Amino acid sequence: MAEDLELGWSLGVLFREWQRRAQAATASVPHGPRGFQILQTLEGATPRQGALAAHLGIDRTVLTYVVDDLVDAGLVERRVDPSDRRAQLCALTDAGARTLAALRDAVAASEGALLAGLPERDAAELERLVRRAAIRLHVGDDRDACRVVADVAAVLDEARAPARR
Amino acid sequence: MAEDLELGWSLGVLFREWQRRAQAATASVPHGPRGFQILQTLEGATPRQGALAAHLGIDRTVLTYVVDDLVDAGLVERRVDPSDRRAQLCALTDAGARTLAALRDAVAASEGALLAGLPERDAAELERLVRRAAIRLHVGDDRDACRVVADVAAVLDEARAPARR
DNA sequence: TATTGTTATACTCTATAACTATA
DNA sequence: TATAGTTATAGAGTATAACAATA
Repeated sequence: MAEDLELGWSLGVLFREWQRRAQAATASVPHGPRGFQILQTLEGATPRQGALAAHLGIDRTVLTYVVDDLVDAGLVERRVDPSDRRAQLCALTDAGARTLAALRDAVAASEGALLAGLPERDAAELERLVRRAAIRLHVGDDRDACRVVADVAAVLDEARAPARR
Repeated sequence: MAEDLELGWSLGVLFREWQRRAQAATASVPHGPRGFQILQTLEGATPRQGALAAHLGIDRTVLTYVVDDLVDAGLVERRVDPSDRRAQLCALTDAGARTLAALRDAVAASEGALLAGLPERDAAELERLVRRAAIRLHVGDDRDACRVVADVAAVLDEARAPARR
């Protein structure tokens, strides 16, 4: 039965196993792996909730309470977008950045163990290819992508601007 | 934000997208992609429900009603295992085999489109590596694997035996 | 006593729809 | 009028526990 070799089956096995291991590594963060992915995403970006939801592949109504819990835990903060007061920008707090730093190694180790059965070169190649395939799919689908990049650029500008203006 | 390049995120994007596309291709089968995967698994094998559940990475209580629906649709049949009358062996019906044959190309095409962004060589390499990683993980975890292989061998033997005995 | 599969139940996760506040 | 986010609610999917039949 293991000779049943379809792509969907393989992706399912890998993804479920990733979730199981990441769960163990990120149990201290609200919503575990998903909460961790949010922290990861917010490092170096301050996206709107809508863009964040699209990036994670989840519904915006789901994201609302996930972010609620991260805010309650003091790891994330919301800021009204000055350019559109309907929108909320999400940002890491200092505690969030510290938590991310503390968990990153453990998560990386669990990801490494996921591919431990493969020769190191193959594991690296798999990671590279999976990443490229995902980015192509995601950028193709996600009309927010450009807006997100613009958001990031705007935030960085803003951070630098006070000294210059 | 697309520069966020972790394995878990990539696997999630690919797996969700696989599900979405496979859903469209297998809408005529009960439980869509999962039902299709069962048909696929039963081609050339007659596993117990427990082994089938382990193979698909789902709970045995969930599998019960998925198989119920496939049986109701006439695609799968259950047979009491002669060697252990507690166990149910699952097998494709003729209609199930025909349905599988009819859908296989559509699913394969949707899988191909999933990786269409990559050069053909890379896509093939990705498929190969993902498959190998999944099999290693799965075989390592799944203590039923050997039993399943034995089951398959037994069934094949049985099919050949009448002429010889 | 342990295991296979089933059933009933409860729980989690996700999506739909309605609402607000902005645009 | 349309969009971002929130809330309430319903729905799908999943897991837990108890059970019957068999080992």
